[in-house]
Amino acid sequence: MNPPAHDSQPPDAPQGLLGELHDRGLRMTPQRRLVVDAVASLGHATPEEVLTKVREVSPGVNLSTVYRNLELLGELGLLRHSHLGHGPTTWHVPSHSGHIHLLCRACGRVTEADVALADDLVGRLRERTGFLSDMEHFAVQGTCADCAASAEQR
Amino acid sequence: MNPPAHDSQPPDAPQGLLGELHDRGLRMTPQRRLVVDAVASLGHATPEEVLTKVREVSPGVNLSTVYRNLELLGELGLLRHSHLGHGPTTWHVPSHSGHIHLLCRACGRVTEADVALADDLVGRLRERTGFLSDMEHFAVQGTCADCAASAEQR
DNA sequence: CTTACTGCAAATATTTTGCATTTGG
DNA sequence: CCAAATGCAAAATATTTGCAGTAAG
Repeated sequence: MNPPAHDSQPPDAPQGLLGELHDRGLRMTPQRRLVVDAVASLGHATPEEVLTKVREVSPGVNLSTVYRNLELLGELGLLRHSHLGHGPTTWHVPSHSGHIHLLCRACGRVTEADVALADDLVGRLRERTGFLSDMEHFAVQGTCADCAASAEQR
Repeated sequence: MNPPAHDSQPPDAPQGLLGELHDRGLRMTPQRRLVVDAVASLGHATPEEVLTKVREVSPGVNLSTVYRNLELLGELGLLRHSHLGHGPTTWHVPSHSGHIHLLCRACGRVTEADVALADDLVGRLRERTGFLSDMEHFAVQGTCADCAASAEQR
């Protein structure tokens, strides 16, 4: 009778972390906590950036540990990741969600837009194909206002 | 009031290929033509798949040549690519466009939906942020109808 | 104690680059 | 001719995996 728990999390659940881990026979290690904290404080972060942050506190931590923890925490729904382009995956906490990423193909900058702007698309996709969309996972590519302006006067 | 001429190509332009190349002092090599042909016949193809197809005709062709040609033909607008998930980039001819890719996070399958379903989103993004979206470049992640159904009965 | 977890090194996957040689126009 | 393009090998980038030792509960 537990809710499917896959579209809205409590905005903040510090003890949910241990609960989720315990339920699966997993452990709370210093490295695991540091990875969560790093992602939470960085907002969006690549594995490499997470490692750098983690090593400020604990220099011995290995990159593969970061990858393994990001992966695992992602499976547990405690972290999420997005693909913002050619570069590496970026990770964030679910509470940092709520926006689509807009990647400009010209200048490469990533901006954010309210995910509610996609409600129409998400609704149509669900109606027509039954597909339940997560608009936050992939960026939308295009041309930002600035780059469109400079392209126009060419 | 002229359309910026960067969103719709003539559906098929075989001599446009040579024209585009000549205009930039570029050449039509056998490899280059084979890459275009391979992408056209494969629909969606990764660089590796393109290489395989190309080597059916010309076994000596190198993977880096494929990459270089995909990149260049992409810049010329003669090919397009999409990012469909963790795997490699996939390439297609512009005439094969017109759809959003829907990537199921559960089963990994990619389905297609009419890009017009995103007109509302594209319009809102343009109005609010000036961002000109290309919905075809990145997939939309989510859960397909089949996987949503099996998840529900868990 | 048990086994999940870690660090380390090596492997894998994808893409890019330097350079000597070939070739299209 | 000669700059564009290719093939080859090596590097760069992003991620995964095997394994022996460490540590959480």
